[in-house]
Amino acid sequence: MTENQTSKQHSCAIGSSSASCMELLNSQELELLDSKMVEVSYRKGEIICKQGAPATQLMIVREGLVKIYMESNTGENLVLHIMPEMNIIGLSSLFEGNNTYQFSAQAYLDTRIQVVDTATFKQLIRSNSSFSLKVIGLLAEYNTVISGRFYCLTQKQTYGRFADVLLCLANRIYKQQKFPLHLSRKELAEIAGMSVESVARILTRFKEEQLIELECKHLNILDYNRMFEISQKG
Amino acid sequence: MTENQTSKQHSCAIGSSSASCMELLNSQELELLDSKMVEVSYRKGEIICKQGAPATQLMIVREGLVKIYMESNTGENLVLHIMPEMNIIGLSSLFEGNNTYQFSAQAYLDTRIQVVDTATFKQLIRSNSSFSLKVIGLLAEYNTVISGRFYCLTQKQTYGRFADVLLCLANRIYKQQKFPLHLSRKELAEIAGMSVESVARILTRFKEEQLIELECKHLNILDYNRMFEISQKG
DNA sequence: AAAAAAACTTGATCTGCATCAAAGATTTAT
DNA sequence: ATAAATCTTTGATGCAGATCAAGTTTTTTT
Repeated sequence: MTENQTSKQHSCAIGSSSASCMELLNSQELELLDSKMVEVSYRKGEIICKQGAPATQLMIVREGLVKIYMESNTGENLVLHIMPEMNIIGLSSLFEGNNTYQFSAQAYLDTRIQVVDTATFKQLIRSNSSFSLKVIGLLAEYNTVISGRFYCLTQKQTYGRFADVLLCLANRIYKQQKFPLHLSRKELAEIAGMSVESVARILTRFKEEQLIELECKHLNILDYNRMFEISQKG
Repeated sequence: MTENQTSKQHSCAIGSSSASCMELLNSQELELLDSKMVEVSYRKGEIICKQGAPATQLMIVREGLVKIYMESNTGENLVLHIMPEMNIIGLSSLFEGNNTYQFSAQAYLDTRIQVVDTATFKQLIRSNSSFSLKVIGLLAEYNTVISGRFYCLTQKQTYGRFADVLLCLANRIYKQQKFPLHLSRKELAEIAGMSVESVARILTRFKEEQLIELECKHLNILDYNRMFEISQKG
Protein backbone atom coordinates (compact mmCIF):
# COMPACT_ATOMS: atom_id res chain seq x y z
CA MET A 1 0.00 0.00 0.00
CA THR A 2 1.69 3.17 -1.13
CA GLU A 3 1.22 6.27 0.90
CA ASN A 4 -0.97 8.98 -0.52
CA GLN A 5 1.26 11.19 -2.63
CA THR A 6 -0.38 14.33 -1.39
CA SER A 7 0.84 13.70 2.11
CA LYS A 8 4.42 14.06 0.97
CA GLN A 9 4.25 17.82 0.89
CA HIS A 10 6.29 19.70 3.42
CA SER A 11 6.90 23.34 3.99
CA CYS A 12 10.64 23.04 4.00
CA ALA A 13 11.90 26.21 2.44
CA ILE A 14 15.12 24.66 1.22
CA GLY A 15 15.53 22.69 -1.95
CA SER A 16 17.36 19.39 -2.15
CA SER A 17 19.65 19.82 -5.13
CA SER A 18 23.16 21.01 -4.55
CA ALA A 19 25.35 20.91 -7.63
CA SER A 20 26.40 24.26 -8.95
CA CYS A 21 25.60 25.27 -12.49
CA MET A 22 28.84 27.22 -12.67
CA GLU A 23 30.93 24.10 -13.00
CA LEU A 24 29.28 23.47 -16.35
CA LEU A 25 30.91 26.53 -17.87
CA ASN A 26 34.05 26.20 -19.98
CA SER A 27 37.15 28.25 -19.31
CA GLN A 28 36.23 30.94 -21.81
CA GLU A 29 32.79 31.37 -20.29
CA LEU A 30 34.21 31.40 -16.81
CA GLU A 31 36.55 34.13 -17.91
CA LEU A 32 33.66 36.20 -19.20
CA LEU A 33 31.77 35.61 -15.99
CA ASP A 34 34.78 36.52 -13.87
CA SER A 35 35.31 39.74 -15.75
CA LYS A 36 31.71 40.79 -15.27
CA MET A 37 31.17 39.53 -11.77
CA VAL A 38 31.53 41.34 -8.50
CA GLU A 39 31.73 39.69 -5.12
CA VAL A 40 29.95 41.22 -2.15
CA SER A 41 29.93 40.15 1.48
CA TYR A 42 26.95 40.61 3.75
CA ARG A 43 26.78 40.37 7.49
CA LYS A 44 24.07 38.43 9.24
CA GLY A 45 20.85 40.40 9.04
CA GLU A 46 21.83 42.65 6.15
CA ILE A 47 19.50 43.16 3.22
CA ILE A 48 20.77 41.76 -0.07
CA CYS A 49 18.02 42.91 -2.35
CA LYS A 50 14.79 44.75 -1.94
CA GLN A 51 11.33 44.04 -3.26
CA GLY A 52 10.38 46.62 -5.86
CA ALA A 53 13.92 47.55 -6.82
CA PRO A 54 14.94 47.25 -10.49
CA ALA A 55 15.90 43.67 -11.25
CA THR A 56 19.01 44.13 -13.36
CA GLN A 57 21.22 41.52 -11.81
CA LEU A 58 21.38 38.01 -10.47
CA MET A 59 23.01 37.07 -7.21
CA ILE A 60 24.79 33.77 -6.75
CA VAL A 61 25.03 32.62 -3.15
CA ARG A 62 28.56 31.28 -2.63
CA GLU A 63 28.52 30.95 1.12
CA GLY A 64 26.01 31.54 3.88
CA LEU A 65 22.26 31.34 4.09
CA VAL A 66 19.73 33.71 2.57
CA LYS A 67 16.07 34.32 3.26
CA ILE A 68 13.88 35.14 0.26
CA TYR A 69 10.65 36.79 1.37
CA MET A 70 7.82 39.04 0.37
CA GLU A 71 7.09 42.12 2.42
CA SER A 72 3.58 43.11 3.27
CA ASN A 73 2.05 46.41 4.23
CA THR A 74 1.40 45.08 7.71
CA GLY A 75 5.10 44.46 8.31
CA GLU A 76 4.60 40.73 8.36
CA ASN A 77 6.87 38.91 5.96
CA LEU A 78 6.13 35.83 3.94
CA VAL A 79 9.16 33.57 3.62
CA LEU A 80 9.22 32.02 0.15
CA HIS A 81 12.51 30.25 0.19
CA ILE A 82 15.70 29.78 2.15
CA MET A 83 18.82 29.47 0.05
CA PRO A 84 22.13 27.93 1.09
CA GLU A 85 25.19 28.26 -1.14
CA MET A 86 25.07 27.41 -4.84
CA ASN A 87 21.67 28.95 -5.33
CA ILE A 88 20.80 31.89 -7.53
CA ILE A 89 18.71 34.82 -6.38
CA GLY A 90 16.63 36.60 -8.98
CA LEU A 91 16.15 33.94 -11.63
CA SER A 92 12.46 34.72 -11.74
CA SER A 93 13.23 38.19 -13.05
CA LEU A 94 14.55 36.53 -16.19
CA PHE A 95 11.07 36.71 -17.58
CA GLU A 96 10.16 39.57 -19.87
CA GLY A 97 8.09 42.24 -18.29
CA ASN A 98 9.49 41.51 -14.87
CA ASN A 99 11.76 44.45 -14.33
CA THR A 100 11.58 44.64 -10.57
CA TYR A 101 12.23 42.10 -7.85
CA GLN A 102 9.03 40.74 -6.38
CA PHE A 103 10.80 39.74 -3.20
CA SER A 104 13.46 40.86 -0.78
CA ALA A 105 16.49 38.87 0.30
CA GLN A 106 18.25 39.02 3.64
CA ALA A 107 21.28 37.21 5.03
CA TYR A 108 20.48 34.78 7.85
CA LEU A 109 24.19 34.25 8.37
CA ASP A 110 27.28 36.02 7.09
CA THR A 111 27.01 35.52 3.37
CA ARG A 112 29.17 35.86 0.29
CA ILE A 113 27.39 36.78 -2.91
CA GLN A 114 28.53 37.03 -6.52
CA VAL A 115 26.65 39.59 -8.54
CA VAL A 116 26.21 39.31 -12.33
CA ASP A 117 24.08 41.43 -14.60
CA THR A 118 21.19 39.68 -16.32
CA ALA A 119 22.55 40.41 -19.79
CA THR A 120 25.77 38.50 -19.13
CA PHE A 121 23.85 35.68 -17.54
CA LYS A 122 21.54 35.41 -20.53
CA GLN A 123 24.56 35.33 -22.77
CA LEU A 124 25.91 32.33 -20.85
CA ILE A 125 22.56 30.62 -21.16
CA ARG A 126 22.66 31.15 -24.90
CA SER A 127 26.19 29.93 -25.33
CA ASN A 128 26.09 26.85 -23.11
CA SER A 129 23.18 24.48 -23.35
CA SER A 130 24.17 22.32 -20.38
CA PHE A 131 24.31 25.44 -18.26
CA SER A 132 20.95 26.48 -19.61
CA LEU A 133 19.42 23.11 -18.78
CA LYS A 134 20.82 23.34 -15.28
CA VAL A 135 19.28 26.78 -14.82
CA ILE A 136 15.96 25.37 -15.96
CA GLY A 137 16.41 22.64 -13.39
CA LEU A 138 17.07 25.18 -10.68
CA LEU A 139 14.01 27.23 -11.57
CA ALA A 140 11.93 24.08 -11.69
CA GLU A 141 13.15 23.19 -8.23
CA TYR A 142 12.35 26.64 -6.89
CA ASN A 143 8.87 26.17 -8.28
CA THR A 144 8.56 22.92 -6.40
CA VAL A 145 9.81 24.41 -3.15
CA ILE A 146 7.42 27.34 -3.30
CA SER A 147 4.46 25.17 -4.28
CA GLY A 148 5.20 22.88 -1.36
CA ARG A 149 5.32 25.76 1.06
CA PHE A 150 2.19 27.26 -0.47
CA TYR A 151 0.41 24.00 0.15
CA CYS A 152 1.60 23.62 3.70
CA LEU A 153 0.98 27.16 4.87
CA THR A 154 -2.55 27.12 3.49
CA GLN A 155 -3.58 23.53 4.24
CA LYS A 156 -1.77 22.41 7.35
CA GLN A 157 -2.28 23.82 10.78
CA THR A 158 0.23 25.17 13.22
CA TYR A 159 1.57 21.97 14.77
CA GLY A 160 2.11 20.32 11.40
CA ARG A 161 3.78 23.40 9.99
CA PHE A 162 6.07 23.73 12.95
CA ALA A 163 7.03 20.07 12.83
CA ASP A 164 7.90 20.69 9.19
CA VAL A 165 10.24 23.49 10.11
CA LEU A 166 12.05 21.39 12.71
CA LEU A 167 12.44 18.53 10.28
CA CYS A 168 13.68 20.91 7.63
CA LEU A 169 16.32 22.27 9.97
CA ALA A 170 17.37 18.78 11.00
CA ASN A 171 17.43 17.28 7.50
CA ARG A 172 18.39 20.06 5.18
CA ILE A 173 20.55 22.37 7.23
CA TYR A 174 22.26 20.56 10.08
CA LYS A 175 21.86 17.01 8.81
CA GLN A 176 21.42 15.61 12.28
CA GLN A 177 18.61 15.26 14.79
CA LYS A 178 20.33 17.37 17.39
CA PHE A 179 21.24 20.85 16.28
CA PRO A 180 21.90 24.36 17.60
CA LEU A 181 18.84 26.58 17.47
CA HIS A 182 20.30 29.88 16.31
CA LEU A 183 17.00 31.15 15.01
CA SER A 184 14.92 33.30 17.35
CA ARG A 185 11.28 32.53 18.07
CA LYS A 186 10.42 35.41 15.81
CA GLU A 187 12.39 33.96 12.93
CA LEU A 188 10.92 30.51 13.47
CA ALA A 189 7.46 32.06 13.54
CA GLU A 190 8.11 33.82 10.27
CA ILE A 191 9.26 30.65 8.55
CA ALA A 192 6.35 28.63 9.86
CA GLY A 193 3.88 31.41 9.09
CA MET A 194 2.49 31.86 12.58
CA SER A 195 2.74 34.14 15.61
CA VAL A 196 5.63 34.12 18.07
CA GLU A 197 3.25 33.06 20.84
CA SER A 198 2.15 30.04 18.85
CA VAL A 199 5.76 28.99 18.44
CA ALA A 200 6.33 29.21 22.20
CA ARG A 201 3.19 27.24 22.94
CA ILE A 202 4.02 24.52 20.43
CA LEU A 203 7.58 24.20 21.73
CA THR A 204 6.44 23.73 25.32
CA ARG A 205 3.85 21.23 24.16
CA PHE A 206 6.47 19.28 22.21
CA LYS A 207 8.70 19.29 25.29
CA GLU A 208 5.88 18.09 27.53
CA GLU A 209 5.18 15.24 25.16
CA GLN A 210 8.88 14.40 25.07
CA LEU A 211 9.02 14.85 21.35
CA ILE A 212 11.94 17.18 21.69
CA GLU A 213 14.54 18.20 24.22
CA LEU A 214 15.78 21.77 24.37
CA GLU A 215 18.80 22.60 26.47
CA CYS A 216 21.44 25.27 26.14
CA LYS A 217 20.10 26.35 22.77
CA HIS A 218 20.39 22.90 21.35
CA LEU A 219 17.32 21.19 20.05
CA ASN A 220 17.15 17.44 19.93
CA ILE A 221 14.39 15.62 18.11
CA LEU A 222 13.76 12.68 20.44
CA ASP A 223 10.99 11.00 18.49
CA TYR A 224 11.65 11.52 14.82
CA ASN A 225 8.85 9.24 13.69
CA ARG A 226 6.15 10.98 15.67
CA MET A 227 7.47 14.34 14.55
CA PHE A 228 7.21 13.15 10.98
CA GLU A 229 3.71 11.92 11.64
CA ILE A 230 2.66 15.29 13.02
CA SER A 231 4.14 17.04 10.01
CA GLN A 232 2.17 14.76 7.71
CA LYS A 233 -1.15 14.91 9.52
CA GLY A 234 -1.01 18.67 9.41
CA MET B 1 4.56 59.44 -4.41
CA THR B 2 4.89 55.90 -5.65
CA GLU B 3 2.63 53.26 -4.32
CA ASN B 4 4.07 50.67 -2.02
CA GLN B 5 5.33 47.84 -4.19
CA THR B 6 4.00 45.22 -1.88
CA SER B 7 0.46 46.27 -2.55
CA LYS B 8 0.80 45.28 -6.18
CA GLN B 9 0.41 41.61 -5.43
CA HIS B 10 -2.69 39.88 -6.64
CA SER B 11 -3.85 36.33 -6.50
CA CYS B 12 -4.61 36.13 -10.18
CA ALA B 13 -3.77 32.61 -11.18
CA ILE B 14 -3.06 33.50 -14.77
CA GLY B 15 0.19 34.86 -16.10
CA SER B 16 0.43 37.81 -18.45
CA SER B 17 2.78 36.58 -21.14
CA SER B 18 1.33 35.06 -24.25
CA ALA B 19 3.86 34.39 -26.97
CA SER B 20 4.51 30.76 -27.69
CA CYS B 21 7.98 29.32 -27.39
CA MET B 22 7.23 26.94 -30.26
CA GLU B 23 7.52 29.66 -32.83
CA LEU B 24 11.19 29.95 -31.97
CA LEU B 25 11.93 26.50 -33.34
CA ASN B 26 13.36 26.06 -36.81
CA SER B 27 11.80 23.76 -39.37
CA GLN B 28 14.06 20.85 -38.50
CA GLU B 29 13.26 21.13 -34.83
CA LEU B 30 9.57 21.48 -35.55
CA GLU B 31 9.79 18.32 -37.58
CA LEU B 32 11.37 16.47 -34.70
CA LEU B 33 8.72 17.81 -32.35
CA ASP B 34 5.93 16.86 -34.73
CA SER B 35 7.22 13.34 -35.08
CA LYS B 36 7.36 12.88 -31.32
CA MET B 37 4.25 14.76 -30.35
CA VAL B 38 0.76 13.46 -29.79
CA GLU B 39 -2.33 15.60 -29.61
CA VAL B 40 -5.04 14.81 -27.10
CA SER B 41 -8.41 16.45 -26.55
CA TYR B 42 -10.04 16.75 -23.18
CA ARG B 43 -13.62 17.59 -22.34
CA LYS B 44 -14.48 20.14 -19.71
CA GLY B 45 -13.87 18.61 -16.31
CA GLU B 46 -11.58 15.83 -17.45
CA ILE B 47 -8.31 15.15 -15.66
CA ILE B 48 -5.21 15.82 -17.74
CA CYS B 49 -2.58 14.69 -15.31
CA LYS B 50 -2.54 13.38 -11.83
CA GLN B 51 -0.44 14.32 -8.84
CA GLY B 52 1.94 11.51 -7.97
CA ALA B 53 2.01 9.98 -11.46
CA PRO B 54 5.40 9.54 -13.19
CA ALA B 55 6.40 12.80 -14.83
CA THR B 56 7.72 11.59 -18.14
CA GLN B 57 6.10 14.13 -20.40
CA LEU B 58 5.23 17.75 -20.86
CA MET B 59 1.86 18.98 -22.00
CA ILE B 60 1.48 22.04 -24.15
CA VAL B 61 -1.91 23.71 -23.91
CA ARG B 62 -2.98 24.64 -27.44
CA GLU B 63 -6.56 25.56 -26.76
CA GLY B 64 -8.80 25.77 -23.72
CA LEU B 65 -8.21 26.49 -20.07
CA VAL B 66 -6.50 24.27 -17.52
CA LYS B 67 -6.48 24.26 -13.75
CA ILE B 68 -3.21 23.26 -12.08
CA TYR B 69 -3.83 22.25 -8.48
CA MET B 70 -2.56 20.26 -5.56
CA GLU B 71 -4.79 17.67 -3.98
CA SER B 72 -5.00 17.28 -0.27
CA ASN B 73 -6.06 14.42 1.90
CA THR B 74 -9.13 16.37 3.00
CA GLY B 75 -10.40 16.59 -0.57
CA GLU B 76 -9.86 20.31 -0.67
CA ASN B 77 -7.75 21.42 -3.59
CA LEU B 78 -5.25 24.20 -3.76
CA VAL B 79 -5.27 25.96 -7.13
CA LEU B 80 -1.72 26.91 -8.08
CA HIS B 81 -2.22 28.21 -11.54
CA ILE B 82 -4.73 28.58 -14.34
CA MET B 83 -3.31 28.13 -17.80
CA PRO B 84 -4.80 29.36 -21.05
CA GLU B 85 -3.32 28.27 -24.38
CA MET B 86 0.41 28.54 -25.09
CA ASN B 87 1.39 27.38 -21.65
CA ILE B 88 3.30 24.28 -20.75
CA ILE B 89 2.25 21.87 -18.04
CA GLY B 90 4.97 19.99 -16.21
CA LEU B 91 8.01 22.23 -16.70
CA SER B 92 8.78 21.92 -13.01
CA SER B 93 9.42 18.22 -13.44
CA LEU B 94 12.40 19.15 -15.58
CA PHE B 95 14.46 19.20 -12.44
CA GLU B 96 16.50 16.15 -11.53
CA GLY B 97 15.05 14.06 -8.80
CA ASN B 98 11.55 15.16 -9.61
CA ASN B 99 10.15 12.09 -11.25
CA THR B 100 6.51 12.50 -10.35
CA TYR B 101 4.06 15.35 -10.87
CA GLN B 102 3.50 17.32 -7.71
CA PHE B 103 0.18 18.60 -9.01
CA SER B 104 -2.86 17.55 -10.95
CA ALA B 105 -4.30 19.27 -13.99
CA GLN B 106 -7.92 19.43 -15.03
CA ALA B 107 -9.68 21.03 -18.01
CA TYR B 108 -11.91 23.95 -17.09
CA LEU B 109 -13.13 24.07 -20.67
CA ASP B 110 -12.76 21.73 -23.62
CA THR B 111 -9.03 21.67 -24.13
CA ARG B 112 -6.55 20.56 -26.75
CA ILE B 113 -3.18 19.37 -25.48
CA GLN B 114 0.04 18.39 -27.22
CA VAL B 115 2.06 15.80 -25.37
CA VAL B 116 5.86 15.54 -25.69
CA ASP B 117 8.23 13.37 -23.72
CA THR B 118 10.73 15.18 -21.52
CA ALA B 119 13.72 13.72 -23.37
CA THR B 120 12.66 15.29 -26.67
CA PHE B 121 11.89 18.53 -24.95
CA LYS B 122 15.31 18.61 -23.33
CA GLN B 123 16.85 17.92 -26.69
CA LEU B 124 15.11 21.00 -28.11
CA ILE B 125 16.34 23.08 -25.20
CA ARG B 126 19.88 21.92 -25.91
CA SER B 127 19.71 22.59 -29.61
CA ASN B 128 17.99 25.97 -29.59
CA SER B 129 19.14 28.65 -27.19
CA SER B 130 16.32 31.08 -27.94
CA PHE B 131 13.84 28.37 -27.19
CA SER B 132 15.72 27.58 -24.03
CA LEU B 133 15.68 31.22 -22.93
CA LYS B 134 11.96 31.37 -23.59
CA VAL B 135 11.38 28.29 -21.46
CA ILE B 136 13.36 29.92 -18.68
CA GLY B 137 11.14 32.96 -19.08
CA LEU B 138 8.04 30.81 -18.80
CA LEU B 139 9.27 29.08 -15.68
CA ALA B 140 10.21 32.42 -14.18
CA GLU B 141 6.72 33.68 -14.88
CA TYR B 142 5.14 30.63 -13.28
CA ASN B 143 7.27 31.32 -10.26
CA THR B 144 5.96 34.85 -10.13
CA VAL B 145 2.34 33.77 -10.49
CA ILE B 146 2.61 31.18 -7.73
CA SER B 147 4.44 33.54 -5.39
CA GLY B 148 1.76 36.16 -5.94
CA ARG B 149 -0.97 33.71 -5.13
CA PHE B 150 0.95 32.43 -2.15
CA TYR B 151 1.16 35.95 -0.83
CA CYS B 152 -2.49 36.71 -1.38
CA LEU B 153 -3.93 33.53 0.00
CA THR B 154 -1.87 33.82 3.16
CA GLN B 155 -1.92 37.58 3.72
CA LYS B 156 -5.19 38.94 2.36
CA GLN B 157 -8.57 38.17 3.73
CA THR B 158 -11.64 36.88 1.98
CA TYR B 159 -13.03 40.08 0.44
CA GLY B 160 -9.66 41.09 -0.98
CA ARG B 161 -9.03 37.64 -2.36
CA PHE B 162 -12.42 37.45 -3.96
CA ALA B 163 -12.04 40.88 -5.53
CA ASP B 164 -8.77 39.59 -6.95
CA VAL B 165 -10.51 36.68 -8.56
CA LEU B 166 -13.16 38.88 -10.18
CA LEU B 167 -10.52 41.27 -11.48
CA CYS B 168 -8.50 38.35 -12.80
CA LEU B 169 -11.50 37.01 -14.68
CA ALA B 170 -12.28 40.45 -16.08
CA ASN B 171 -8.73 41.37 -17.03
CA ARG B 172 -7.00 38.16 -17.93
CA ILE B 173 -9.71 35.92 -19.28
CA TYR B 174 -12.62 37.88 -20.68
CA LYS B 175 -10.87 41.22 -21.13
CA GLN B 176 -13.98 43.18 -20.27
CA GLN B 177 -15.79 44.29 -17.15
CA LYS B 178 -18.94 42.39 -17.99
CA PHE B 179 -18.47 38.70 -18.50
CA PRO B 180 -20.32 35.39 -18.30
CA LEU B 181 -19.82 33.61 -15.02
CA HIS B 182 -19.41 30.02 -16.12
CA LEU B 183 -17.64 29.02 -12.95
CA SER B 184 -19.73 27.56 -10.16
CA ARG B 185 -19.57 28.93 -6.62
CA LYS B 186 -17.56 25.88 -5.74
CA GLU B 187 -15.00 26.59 -8.42
CA LEU B 188 -14.78 30.24 -7.44
CA ALA B 189 -14.32 29.21 -3.83
CA GLU B 190 -11.50 26.89 -4.78
CA ILE B 191 -9.68 29.57 -6.75
CA ALA B 192 -10.08 32.14 -4.00
CA GLY B 193 -9.18 29.63 -1.31
CA MET B 194 -12.33 29.91 0.78
CA SER B 195 -15.60 28.11 1.49
CA VAL B 196 -18.59 28.12 -0.86
CA GLU B 197 -20.64 29.91 1.79
CA SER B 198 -18.12 32.72 1.99
CA VAL B 199 -18.33 33.18 -1.76
CA ALA B 200 -22.12 33.46 -1.56
CA ARG B 201 -21.95 35.96 1.27
CA ILE B 202 -19.35 38.11 -0.46
CA LEU B 203 -21.32 38.11 -3.70
CA THR B 204 -24.51 39.29 -2.00
CA ARG B 205 -22.54 41.91 -0.13
CA PHE B 206 -20.95 43.16 -3.35
CA LYS B 207 -24.40 43.32 -4.93
CA GLU B 208 -25.85 45.22 -1.97
CA GLU B 209 -23.06 47.75 -2.18
CA GLN B 210 -23.63 48.05 -5.93
CA LEU B 211 -20.11 47.01 -6.69
CA ILE B 212 -21.33 44.38 -9.07
CA GLU B 213 -24.46 43.40 -10.95
CA LEU B 214 -25.30 39.77 -11.54
CA GLU B 215 -28.07 38.86 -13.93
CA CYS B 216 -28.62 35.84 -16.11
CA LYS B 217 -25.20 34.48 -15.26
CA HIS B 218 -23.46 37.59 -16.39
CA LEU B 219 -21.35 39.47 -13.93
CA ASN B 220 -20.75 43.15 -14.41
CA ILE B 221 -18.18 45.04 -12.37
CA LEU B 222 -19.94 48.35 -11.81
CA ASP B 223 -17.27 50.08 -9.77
CA TYR B 224 -13.91 48.92 -11.01
CA ASN B 225 -11.95 51.35 -8.89
CA ARG B 226 -13.52 50.31 -5.62
CA MET B 227 -13.11 46.68 -6.57
CA PHE B 228 -9.44 47.34 -7.17
CA GLU B 229 -9.19 49.13 -3.85
CA ILE B 230 -10.72 46.17 -2.05
CA SER B 231 -8.32 43.80 -3.74
CA GLN B 232 -5.38 45.96 -2.64
CA LYS B 233 -6.48 46.53 0.94
CA GLY B 234 -6.88 42.81 1.35
C1' DA C 1 -44.69 18.47 -16.35
C1' DA C 2 -43.42 16.34 -12.09
C1' DA C 3 -39.91 14.56 -9.26
C1' DA C 4 -35.22 14.24 -7.85
C1' DA C 5 -30.84 16.08 -7.52
C1' DA C 6 -27.67 19.59 -7.37
C1' DA C 7 -26.42 24.31 -6.57
C1' DC C 8 -27.04 28.42 -3.98
C1' DT C 9 -28.24 31.46 -0.02
C1' DT C 10 -28.70 32.81 4.72
C1' DG C 11 -28.44 32.44 9.61
C1' DA C 12 -26.36 30.17 13.82
C1' DT C 13 -22.57 28.08 15.89
C1' DC C 14 -17.86 26.60 16.48
C1' DT C 15 -12.83 26.88 16.41
C1' DG C 16 -7.94 27.66 15.41
C1' DC C 17 -5.11 31.03 15.96
C1' DA C 18 -4.00 35.90 16.36
C1' DT C 19 -3.89 39.55 19.45
C1' DC C 20 -3.58 41.54 23.93
C1' DA C 21 -1.60 41.60 28.43
C1' DA C 22 1.51 40.70 31.95
C1' DA C 23 5.00 38.07 34.19
C1' DG C 24 9.52 35.73 33.88
C1' DA C 25 14.09 34.89 31.64
C1' DT C 26 17.98 36.27 29.05
C1' DT C 27 20.93 39.47 26.82
C1' DT C 28 23.08 43.96 26.39
C1' DA C 29 24.44 48.28 28.09
C1' DT C 30 26.27 51.13 31.71
C1' DA D 1 27.10 44.19 39.33
C1' DT D 2 23.07 46.67 38.25
C1' DA D 3 19.90 48.56 35.19
C1' DA D 4 17.67 48.56 30.81
C1' DA D 5 16.20 46.35 26.96
C1' DT D 6 14.90 42.45 24.55
C1' DC D 7 13.15 37.90 24.20
C1' DT D 8 10.22 34.23 25.83
C1' DT D 9 6.39 32.08 28.11
C1' DT D 10 1.63 31.66 29.63
C1' DG D 11 -3.10 32.94 30.25
C1' DA D 12 -7.30 35.59 28.64
C1' DT D 13 -9.85 37.49 25.00
C1' DG D 14 -11.38 38.33 20.25
C1' DC D 15 -12.33 37.39 15.56
C1' DA D 16 -12.29 35.82 10.71
C1' DG D 17 -13.94 32.43 8.55
C1' DA D 18 -15.11 27.43 8.54
C1' DT D 19 -18.67 24.31 9.51
C1' DC D 20 -23.37 23.07 10.38
C1' DA D 21 -28.17 23.36 9.33
C1' DA D 22 -32.17 24.46 6.92
C1' DG D 23 -34.54 26.64 3.43
C1' DT D 24 -34.67 28.27 -1.60
C1' DT D 25 -33.61 28.17 -6.32
C1' DT D 26 -31.95 26.04 -10.40
C1' DT D 27 -30.84 22.14 -13.14
C1' DT D 28 -31.32 17.44 -14.47
C1' DT D 29 -33.79 13.32 -14.90
C1' DT D 30 -37.69 10.69 -15.99
